[in-house]
Amino acid sequence: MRPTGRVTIGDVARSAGVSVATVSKVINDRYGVAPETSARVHEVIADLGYESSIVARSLRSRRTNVIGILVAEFEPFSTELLKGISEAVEETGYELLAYSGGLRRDDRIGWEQRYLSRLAGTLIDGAILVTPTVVAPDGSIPVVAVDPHRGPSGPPTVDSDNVAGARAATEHLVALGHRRIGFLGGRPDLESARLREQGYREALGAAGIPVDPDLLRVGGYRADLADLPAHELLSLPDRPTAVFAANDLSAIRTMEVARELGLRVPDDVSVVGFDNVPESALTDPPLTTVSQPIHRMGAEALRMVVDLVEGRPRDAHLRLPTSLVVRGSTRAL
Amino acid sequence: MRPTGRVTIGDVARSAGVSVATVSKVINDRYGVAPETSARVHEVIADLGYESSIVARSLRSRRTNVIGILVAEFEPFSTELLKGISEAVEETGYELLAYSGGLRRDDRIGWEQRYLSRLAGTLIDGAILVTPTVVAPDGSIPVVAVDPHRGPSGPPTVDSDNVAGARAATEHLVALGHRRIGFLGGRPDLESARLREQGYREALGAAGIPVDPDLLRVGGYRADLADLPAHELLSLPDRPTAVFAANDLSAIRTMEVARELGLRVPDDVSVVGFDNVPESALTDPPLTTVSQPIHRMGAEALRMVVDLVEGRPRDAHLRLPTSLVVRGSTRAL
DNA sequence: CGACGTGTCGAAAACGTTATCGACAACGAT
DNA sequence: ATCGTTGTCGATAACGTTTTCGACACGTCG
Repeated sequence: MRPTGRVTIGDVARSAGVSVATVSKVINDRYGVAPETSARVHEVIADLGYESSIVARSLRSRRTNVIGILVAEFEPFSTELLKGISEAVEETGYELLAYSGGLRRDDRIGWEQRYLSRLAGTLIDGAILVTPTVVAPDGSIPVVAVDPHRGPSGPPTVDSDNVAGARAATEHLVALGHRRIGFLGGRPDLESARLREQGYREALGAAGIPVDPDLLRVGGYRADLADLPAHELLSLPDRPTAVFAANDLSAIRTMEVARELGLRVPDDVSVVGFDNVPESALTDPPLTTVSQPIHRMGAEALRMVVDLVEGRPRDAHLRLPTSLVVRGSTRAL
Repeated sequence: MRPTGRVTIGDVARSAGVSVATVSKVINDRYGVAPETSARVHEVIADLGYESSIVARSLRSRRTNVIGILVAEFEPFSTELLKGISEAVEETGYELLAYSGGLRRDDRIGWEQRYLSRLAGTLIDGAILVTPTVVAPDGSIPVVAVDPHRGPSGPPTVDSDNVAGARAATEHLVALGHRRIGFLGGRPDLESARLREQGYREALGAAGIPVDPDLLRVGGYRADLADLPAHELLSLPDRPTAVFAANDLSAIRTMEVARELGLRVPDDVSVVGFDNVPESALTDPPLTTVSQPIHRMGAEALRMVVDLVEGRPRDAHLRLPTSLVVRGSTRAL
């Protein structure tokens, strides 16, 4: 009489000769069960290797002690964040559940709402949304957004100083003597992409270099979406001598495209990225990039959401500093 | 009458003037509902932004279309694997749920059993266990183990050729003229750690170099656990001129320890790692290491578990090749 | 005109757990 | 003796779904 291998609380109850209710009390050590009974039940639990089903438990009671990380895809930025979150969770007693649906290309928008409705209220007590495009936290559970679509407004937020980082990257190229500097943008629906472009423009403006619209291309923070604009940029009649890509994945692809076109990096074209994911050091030459403190961002986001879950008020927004990491993909003109 | 923000199937039913059962049928488009009714329900669903709760759904029905990745901790190896899995999942229509409890130091053993009982049967249709220590897949759901505690036996498995990789690493050091080569081991309960030590021994044997037990230390694949043995190794009166660490995290810590002790890498001591996680290229100098095809391992593990879930038979074990990546942390004696 | 299929729907049970509340016994105080 | 108190336990109702099955209203066929 056990179709599935699962051992339920009912099995334990039967085997221990008590009711399901009593077993439940023992597990959550609620008041009102005799020490001997408790001992016996514990014994049976160990014997049968019973472990309560998160699903059933969370369906019934609101608290689950699980924090959800909702992410469109496990790419380098998300996974770096995950590492930071994972480090920070150890002290808290919470568990982590990173969720990613198999998204089709077209419904990459609004996924955070769907995931949230699917998991919130049941299964998770709070959520960290990574690069969400829609805000509208419908109040069901506490939510912290990392790198959200519209800067610090709406839900609590952790991000980094995108403008300053982008400015530093562009100034670095300017200081190397570059004047035709291409910009390969990020996801247009993300605030960070907008801010990085802003930093780029500011730096050019400060250096007295006019912005050539022809050198502005829009990517999408993903390698495949960076491919075409990178090609366009590097095939221009009056080719830019440097490209600032809005994130590392785009920058890495840009370097690949350059090689395909017979261009050497950094001799023929300099490339700068943004994020400083570990992969950026693996390239040949290693990528010059803007470092975001991704681990810290994850850790802070976790602390934030835990505080909110436990009813402690928090400052709504946290912005961490960025810094330029000069490696081998840039060179003086 | 909505204490939580959650909109349930009941709300939809009421709002559409039909029964819950009908709504359920519409959602899962079962046969037996009039087109007009279906249209009306769909409208209400869109209106209210309803999304069915995974928890409740999976509690009732066996299938969830979710694959679980069970991991003790999100460290570089797991997250690289996750990327590979994530890439492979897109074609399949499954969703991913990476789960990691906040494990205390002491109960790092047997976690896979507990996680499995907690999630299996409900919530996930199949699971990928990353570096599990205990086998015993109690038949509840299909399970694939990556880098398991006891090589290819028991549950289906994906791993890489640890012996050949370790031999290549050690031979590389031997070829550079090193004869006193330390070995900083991995988690003793993992087959991969045993095999990497075996490869080390084989290479030394083939080169006619006796194995000095004093140069064999046991770590645990984690930076903190590598700290002490690395110190011991590098503080030996007759210090080894090279260290082969059983994974990159240990190797990276070994380089840090060397620096603390005033030793230069690779001038005073060469260091080789294992895994080739992206972080290994970030170090100064960049780490020479054995490359495992981690992304491919993840992708293959996913395909394997999906096949098993859908009832297609699979070869039980898959072993992928390794290769040496020579970077800057090794030098001729 | 009765029998029977067909299409459409809802009532109700089930999944595994937790929470509430009443039942019951034992016991000390009045 | 009676009454309340305390300690222990179990029935039972939820939680939000899916699934089974029967009810009902039509047509259609003999």
